[in-house]
Amino acid sequence: MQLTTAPLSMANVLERQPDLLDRISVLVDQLKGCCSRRELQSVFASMIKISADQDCFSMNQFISRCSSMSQSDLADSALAQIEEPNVFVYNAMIRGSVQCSRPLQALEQYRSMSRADVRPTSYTFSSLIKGCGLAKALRFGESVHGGIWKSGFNWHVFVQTALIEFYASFGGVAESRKVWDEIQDGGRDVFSWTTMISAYASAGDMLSARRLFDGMHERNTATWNALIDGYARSGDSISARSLFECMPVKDIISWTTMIACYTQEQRYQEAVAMFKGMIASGLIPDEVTMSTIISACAHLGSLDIGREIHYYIMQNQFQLDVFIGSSLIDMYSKCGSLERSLMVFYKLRERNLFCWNSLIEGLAVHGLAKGALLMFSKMESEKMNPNWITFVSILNACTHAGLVNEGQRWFMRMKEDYRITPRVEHYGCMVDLFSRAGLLEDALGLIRSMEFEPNAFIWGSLLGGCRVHRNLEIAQVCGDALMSLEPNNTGHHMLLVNMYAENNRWGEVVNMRRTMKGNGVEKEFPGQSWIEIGGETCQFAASDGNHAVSDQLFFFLKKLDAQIRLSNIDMHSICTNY
DNA sequence: ATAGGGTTAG
Repeated sequence: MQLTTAPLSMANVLERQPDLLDRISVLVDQLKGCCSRRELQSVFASMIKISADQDCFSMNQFISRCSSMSQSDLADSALAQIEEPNVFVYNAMIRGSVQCSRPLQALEQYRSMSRADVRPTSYTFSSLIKGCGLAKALRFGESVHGGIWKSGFNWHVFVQTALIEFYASFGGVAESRKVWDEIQDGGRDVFSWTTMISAYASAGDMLSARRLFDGMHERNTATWNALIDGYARSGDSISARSLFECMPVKDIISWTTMIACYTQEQRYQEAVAMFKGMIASGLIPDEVTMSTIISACAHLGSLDIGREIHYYIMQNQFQLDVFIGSSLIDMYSKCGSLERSLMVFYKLRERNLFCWNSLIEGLAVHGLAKGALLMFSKMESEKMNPNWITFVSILNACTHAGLVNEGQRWFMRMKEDYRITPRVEHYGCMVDLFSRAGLLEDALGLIRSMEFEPNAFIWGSLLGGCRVHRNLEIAQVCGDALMSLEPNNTGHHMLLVNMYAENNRWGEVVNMRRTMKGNGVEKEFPGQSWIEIGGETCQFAASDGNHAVSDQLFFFLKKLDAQIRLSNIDMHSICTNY
């Protein structure tokens, strides 16, 4: 039996509800003030009550609001409800899916739009092309470009701008430039200029990017930021900085770009200085800024600065998203506080691969191999697929715990079960694993079996193993390789010299010292490092007895050691109880 | 009623 009534046409509804348009505008206003899923659902219920769920204007507004609040499933159910969605509804859906990082869904919606014979507009194509870029759908995007030509929207600057970005994301700047050249005179606005500059920057062609930038008559902050980011990514922090200094108005993106620039160049102190400068200038950082600066703190290993930043995050009510979450997990474990690292992990509402990898790496470097492996299996049971970085940590965990067989098994499983081709990093882990366990022949055999050239890390691992397990023969092989790979690395050479000395091979000792002198390599202050106490950075070195802080440091290390020993026990129970 | 610029794990 058919229970549903025939669809009410808007004309019918208007007849029965003369004040419908007023009611709709009230609901649309309410929609703009919605801050939660519940509020959205309640407005939707009201819309159904007055039959506005068949009004495309209302539904367009509703869908757009849902998408901007990342509630794409509500948008989906709204679309399903509409008997005859018009082009505005489809446009809102496609744009929303792209906004919510569901590009494949956008392509699907475009297909059903075509099936329903709804003709696309320039709005449709600009969103759809963006979706093709996100979905890495080059062929589909190209065919859409064909359709764009046929329908004449290739003269629309919004569509052209989307196409410039689309081709650039596949490395085809030449194609991007072709589209840009086609933009009619007077049609080029600051958006398309900026997009073309970004296209050149992402291709590493900073000369062309700069030429465009210099030829612009009207620039805005985004244009400056795009160029700064281009220099930053190409490793030219000098140009990035000088542009940053002379730009007329700096916003949070300008500052964040500079912080990321210094972080990438491993100049973490300067990154922190930039962050402080940003705060001092009165700007309020957002989640993106915070995850960048946390990463810089992680590499600094400074728990004091790190906790200061975390306190700042909690005080200013930043969302604990996957970016901030994974960088905090990493920061705490690198700064020595696995407890805090785990606490952040448990607090996260959503966890992506970065979060899991940060945690597993943290457990691995703290020597908690069982914890790392346990978390790996938890990760799998939550249907999160590991990648090659996960396996670097897993193999490292095995190495630190001396689990040779376990490590070999995981190396095999990685290749066979997970179809991950081993990288030089994985071989490095395995060589390290064998070397530390004294299986020096196996390590050498593995190096010889590799299809690519072993790097200095790999030879260095084996050399370290040779030193511990007293194998001068293989040590010499490593030494030769390292001499040509890193002739200026004193550490490696001194290790070999010491081994010769231990074996009373004084002739070789003299020879090596002579070669090192000839290379201009002098032995530096041994075992230099630095630590931060009370916000101050103290440099120190091995056997640095005269240093003002050495007593304090020694005491601190003793305390730290005791704490680590104690917390190791807790860690295992925390992991097992997860 | 659209669109451009910055983010995390090794």
